[in-house]
Amino acid sequence: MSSAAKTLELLTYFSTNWPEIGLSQLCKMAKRDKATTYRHLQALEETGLIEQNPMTKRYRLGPAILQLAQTREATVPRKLGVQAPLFELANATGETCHVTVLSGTTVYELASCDSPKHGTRAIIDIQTFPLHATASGLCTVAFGPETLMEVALSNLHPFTATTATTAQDLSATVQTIHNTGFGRADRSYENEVQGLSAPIYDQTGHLAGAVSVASVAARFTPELERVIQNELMIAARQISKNWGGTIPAHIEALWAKSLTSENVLETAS
Amino acid sequence: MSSAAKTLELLTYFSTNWPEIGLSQLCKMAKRDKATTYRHLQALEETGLIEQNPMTKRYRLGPAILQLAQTREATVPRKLGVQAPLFELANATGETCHVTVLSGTTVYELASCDSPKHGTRAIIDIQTFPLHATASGLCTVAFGPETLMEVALSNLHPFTATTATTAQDLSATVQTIHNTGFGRADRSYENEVQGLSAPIYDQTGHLAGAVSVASVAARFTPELERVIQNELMIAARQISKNWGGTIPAHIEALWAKSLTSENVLETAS
DNA sequence: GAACAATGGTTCAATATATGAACCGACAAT
DNA sequence: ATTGTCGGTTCATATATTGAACCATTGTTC
Repeated sequence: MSSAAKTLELLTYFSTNWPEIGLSQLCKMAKRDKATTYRHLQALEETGLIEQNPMTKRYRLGPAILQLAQTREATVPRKLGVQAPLFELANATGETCHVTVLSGTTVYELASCDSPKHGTRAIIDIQTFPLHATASGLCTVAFGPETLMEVALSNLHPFTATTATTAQDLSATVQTIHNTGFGRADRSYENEVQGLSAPIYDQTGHLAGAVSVASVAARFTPELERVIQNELMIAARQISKNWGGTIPAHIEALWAKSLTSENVLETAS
Repeated sequence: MSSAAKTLELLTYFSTNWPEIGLSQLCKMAKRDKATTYRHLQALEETGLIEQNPMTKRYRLGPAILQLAQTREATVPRKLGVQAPLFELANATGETCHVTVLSGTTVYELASCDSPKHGTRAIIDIQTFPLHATASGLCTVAFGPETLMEVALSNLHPFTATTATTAQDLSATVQTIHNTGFGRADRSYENEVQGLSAPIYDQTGHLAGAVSVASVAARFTPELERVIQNELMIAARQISKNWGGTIPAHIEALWAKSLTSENVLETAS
């Protein structure tokens, strides 16, 4: 391991849970010598990647990070961070996949990817997703800003027989999503389409969008659902990472619970 | 220079103007050996601080940057408290405004805001501000830690005819700032730019940064200067408040004196 | 208030690691 | 076919990294 790599590795110990780390503490975490770690920290400090809190003498991430982030954001448009995971998702599930972004109170399509696996595909060709009827929309309502619920309620257009058309229906649907961590639309937008989605987070720590799989309802089975959920988790994590965020712990917990409870059901049957 | 420092230094070559850099190109810029630079880039890539564009084979800033930035902003919310006052400042003065932060002995740009008022604008595209030549830098030297003066003296690069290039010059310039409470750079960094700045404080009670207005020298008048000083005071107070600090009484006193003495001059004339 | 155990920071001999000239294969232009 | 790039690799040389021991402060314990 090169000296540079060791130095850079130190950065990974800083997190929102542990934003400031003292020299000795960091030595323990990285299992390195104090002198070595100290010199590494100095190199990082020279570049402004970390700085020392003058009060506590502990180290924290520095201002240069923000400049680099600005450049990164300008350099790499968000779309680019979505392509690869979306492609993977489409291949792994054999279904059509989407990534949507939330802007204001509207859910826009950002990117989509078809899988060549099946002859029949769910083809969704819209630019904005109805909040109350699509998996992406519902997922966004469930985990996005509070105000979205009102907006959703203001337009409960009945696309299909199962579209939520009352405040109670919508509330119940969103509640389920809150409990499972996955957005879900059971033929509620198009009759033959079963949607599943997972939230995406960015560097602000707020919900930034959703990644979703639109499955042809006729071939939707519990097994496929489990596969899709699994792949959605992977995709959501990866896209969130590419966007500079992470899946919040409470969502991860929901997912873990969803999966284990399903495993229990499966082994029980 | 340590290997780690050399590695980290590579990051500074990436900017919005030059977001992707090839290996050979980067070697020329950094004046280093190709093999060395290549290994350094690999170390950076392992950590995700840079990534290689698979199409062009060139390197660009990586996704890990965004996550670090998220943590940094969560740890030390600086950008958050800056946007609104900076926008106000740009609108009120009609000039390009900056906020810089001091980390160690370096003055970093944190945010900038252009005013659409004039066709000509002062465009400053640097990541670190020279201590001896810019209003922000001088203001930071004047009100920051003592040691900054030595650092400033160690690099008196003559940007323009009016740049302070001797210890006496610099000392006199800083003395003026000590007396007025405003950083000032009369075309000392760029020929057509007149800079004014005010110090910012955080919860530690020490100087944390500076807010500055870069005015096009051709339209700089005593009236505009008074307007800018007034708006700078407002912005500096607000940003300091947002950062958990307050402008120290002695600075406020200087400002009060500056303004009244100018008023006296004005009424006398 | 003396002893103790943390902390951040420094030194210097031993040695593990970084270095760069030369080289390779691929590609583009002349 | 030649030449000049490019990104990437090799290996002997030597330079920069390492860590045990040390120091100075600070805060805690008895």
